[in-house]
Amino acid sequence: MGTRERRLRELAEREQLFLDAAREQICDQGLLTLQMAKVARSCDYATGTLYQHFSSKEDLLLAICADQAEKRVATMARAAHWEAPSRDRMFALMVADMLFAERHPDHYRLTQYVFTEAVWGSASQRRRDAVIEAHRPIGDLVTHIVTDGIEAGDVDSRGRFPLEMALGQYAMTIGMHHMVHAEGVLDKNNVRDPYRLLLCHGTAQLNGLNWQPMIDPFDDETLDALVSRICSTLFDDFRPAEAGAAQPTEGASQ
Amino acid sequence: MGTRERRLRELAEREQLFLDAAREQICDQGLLTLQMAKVARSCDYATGTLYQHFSSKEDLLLAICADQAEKRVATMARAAHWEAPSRDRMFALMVADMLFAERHPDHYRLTQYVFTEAVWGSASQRRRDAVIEAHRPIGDLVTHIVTDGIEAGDVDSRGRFPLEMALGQYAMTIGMHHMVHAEGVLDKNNVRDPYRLLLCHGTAQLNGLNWQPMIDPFDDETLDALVSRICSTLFDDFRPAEAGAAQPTEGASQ
DNA sequence: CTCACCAAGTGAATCACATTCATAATTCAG
DNA sequence: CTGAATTATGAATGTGATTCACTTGGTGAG
Repeated sequence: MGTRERRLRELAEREQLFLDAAREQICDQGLLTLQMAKVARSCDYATGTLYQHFSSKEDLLLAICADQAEKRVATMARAAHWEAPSRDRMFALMVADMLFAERHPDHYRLTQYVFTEAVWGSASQRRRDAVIEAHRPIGDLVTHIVTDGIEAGDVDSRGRFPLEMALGQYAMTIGMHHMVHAEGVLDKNNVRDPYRLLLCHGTAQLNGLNWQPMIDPFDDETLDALVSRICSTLFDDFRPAEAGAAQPTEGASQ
Repeated sequence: MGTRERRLRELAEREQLFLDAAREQICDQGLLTLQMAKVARSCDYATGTLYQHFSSKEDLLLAICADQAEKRVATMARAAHWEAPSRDRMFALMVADMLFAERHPDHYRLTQYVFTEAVWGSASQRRRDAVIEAHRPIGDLVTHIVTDGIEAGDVDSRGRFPLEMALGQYAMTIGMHHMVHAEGVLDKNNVRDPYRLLLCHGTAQLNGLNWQPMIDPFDDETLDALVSRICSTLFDDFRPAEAGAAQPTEGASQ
């Protein structure tokens, strides 16, 4: 009978309902005030029902993170599948992540929180695996670009695994997100426009890896033009980047 | 009278007592199980007394972070004050941070947690400022190295502020720490030896900034030798780096 | 169609802690 | 030495996560 299947589908639907409700509550009122009972109530379910899906509050947070990872992956996939030289695609990866971060600041804050020992450690193993699994495609995309680059002769991995070639850029991106979200830290050090700096230093890093063709990391005009091209080609449907990032000079913005 | 002064000193001492007790409890049993009452009790004070120093649990966490920052700064200062070319000192900065992270894994996990919206946001403004203030010297050290490098003609900042020149490397370091501490993430992606990769990519990044003299980021032997030299010159008193990092080949290790 | 049964849902009760505050102890100027 | 002022105390309070004894509604054998 399809009874079991229907039930399974209904369960999945309800789980999504909970996830969306919780995310909305976080967006509206912040992580601080997220309450399990409120989430359940806002979906017209009892608290206990919520706990049939998520073993704890932390478990729910990881689940939201895994759920959202799909969208993040989709954004980065555009960059990875772009018909362009490998080096431009690596650059586009950074732009994609920046745009995603701007569109979904809450996702970033949540991710940061979720990977914290205190939160990560109090979620179920199943959920942890799900989060890692949900992020795996990012690694696959990157591996793909690097492999293409090697085949095309754009870069020589000198014995490193493809993913290892990209880890520096990825670490830099993560680190910059964290600094941007650490309220006050950059301001008090007179650092402006951190995401523009990310592009600058990311470019330098690719140059240092001898990834062809080289770009002058200090040449703002060229970088801006590249960002512009990427935005209009791949992210036409995104809101124009406002604060912080390099501004596209084309029609889309302002 | 010195009465007021004595009282102030006693207050400071007690605060330190609380900080040390709390840190020890975190080291032993993890952030998860830190309880305010236990901290107070372990110092033979009542709960309320603890609250005279820290406005909340989060406030206490920030305070620990600020307190430890001093040691971290001291470690990085060795690198910054090294009698060596600016480029080597930048590199040494990464090594210093890696060593410190290895020696104090708890400090890193705590820092990561503390800069999270949920925690940062529920500490007092005073405490937040203290944390930022405690970290300021890092910025100063970096600024110093970059300025020296520019004066010596090792690097051209091309109009960027000194700190901005180093932000890429700093972001990369932070990001790598976070990945290392995100249990399971690197393993499941077959990434080994993340800190060695940090040195590789950091070197590439400095090359890309055209910071002289260049080093081949893929030349493990040269990097190892440099790490060795740094460890024996500056960090002779540190335990030899075990897992993950590039291993010194000289006498000190093993 | 009825009824015993059981998986799923419920939300009030429980529990764990952070935080507060009325009271007790201590300090200190005079 | 005394009483006002300051500080310490820890039991009481408050909040919110988590549990679990009790419903409920659907299912299928008779």
